[in-house]
Amino acid sequence: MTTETGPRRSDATRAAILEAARVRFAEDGYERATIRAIARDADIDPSMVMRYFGNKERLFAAASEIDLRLPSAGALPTRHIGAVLVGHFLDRWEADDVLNAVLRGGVTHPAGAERIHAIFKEQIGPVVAGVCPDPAEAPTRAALAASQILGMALARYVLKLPPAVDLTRDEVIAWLAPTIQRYLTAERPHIEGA
Amino acid sequence: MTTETGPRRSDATRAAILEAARVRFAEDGYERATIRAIARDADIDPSMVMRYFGNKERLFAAASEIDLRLPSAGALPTRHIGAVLVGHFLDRWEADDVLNAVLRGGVTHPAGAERIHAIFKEQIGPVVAGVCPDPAEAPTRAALAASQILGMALARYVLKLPPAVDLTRDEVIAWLAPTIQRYLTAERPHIEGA
DNA sequence: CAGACTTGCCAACAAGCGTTGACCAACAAC
DNA sequence: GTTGTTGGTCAACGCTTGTTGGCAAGTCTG
Repeated sequence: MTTETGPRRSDATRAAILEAARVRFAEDGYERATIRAIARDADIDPSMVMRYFGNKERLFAAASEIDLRLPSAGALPTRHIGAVLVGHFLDRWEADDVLNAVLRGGVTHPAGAERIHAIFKEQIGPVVAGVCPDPAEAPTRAALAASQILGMALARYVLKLPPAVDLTRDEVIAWLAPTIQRYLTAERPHIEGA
Repeated sequence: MTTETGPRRSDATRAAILEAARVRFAEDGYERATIRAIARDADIDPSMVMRYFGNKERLFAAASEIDLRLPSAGALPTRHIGAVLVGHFLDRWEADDVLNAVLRGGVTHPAGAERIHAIFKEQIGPVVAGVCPDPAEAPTRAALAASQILGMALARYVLKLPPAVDLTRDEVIAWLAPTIQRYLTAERPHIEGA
């Protein structure tokens, strides 16, 4: 017997809190995104946030939950995986505030860094393992690709460096795709002094 | 007549505060790096921090002051500028905590982002303008290079993604150098839909 | 209608923050 | 040796934070 729970009256409030939390975490980071500010944005009392989410850390965990919806490794055109991935992440980053909340939270709070580790391992790892030549190199190659994608997100959405902000979607793809493609599929470079 | 000011007795304290501040800002970001914690690390009273630096924001400004000491554009082997730059930044990042303090502060506090904008414009811009084919493209190309270098720093020193941490200096250079080289000196890629 | 549960607001708490000003000891100048 | 300046401590301020518990409506169930 499943615990049959119909939609409650409070679901709207819950959602409003989550949405406000995402915006605040994305824009201000963990510490400056105060529960009081989030509650004000959601037009409710701060104590409601506590009732629904227990404490601030659990609120962040809920607000930064995300499924990257990466295409499965099999369904990918390996030759153009770089362009596909860059485009996919750009879209996800601009669709809502979750990725931004995760990124800023990851730099601001230890729990946020943990969350990024988990996403990296559980969602990015497998996809990369499916496309790169030697599975043993997958974590390294995934980290390289992540460094470029996170770096562009940092410059564009967090630091807002003007030239990075001004790039169009197609320009970002055209520049970054070959980089990601190489990190994931090219043969290992010659390492100086190895 | 120059204001002749000999070395004061307080210079040691000043330096201790600055050093402690850099460590804390680098490890905890702007908000969590409290003046009290910094003072405790420097083994002095919190009020001394105020006396010497006025307030927290000015302390951060002083602690995150940095000269990247980038080689001037002329003195660079254009063919290998990618490798030189990556190596240079890796060294600077690991030599002390300033760059880490700047990076984490930039994500944590508006004043930090401003500081990064300034460094980008005043120190990175000119060097890139000296090596890239069309000066008009310099800001864009500089932003692309910055995205990769900042991204690697983020993954390696802030988020501490294991595979990024485990890379040796030479491995990072071997992987990233071609990317930076291309961003700075290769001809513009074909932009889809332009 | 009576009672139980849900949704919400209000007021308050303890703790931690940046910041201030009064006070003390050592040193320098005359 | 007194006097002013410098380097430093101490205790407190006003404020904000996360968090808690009590209380008033509203809503469902019988």
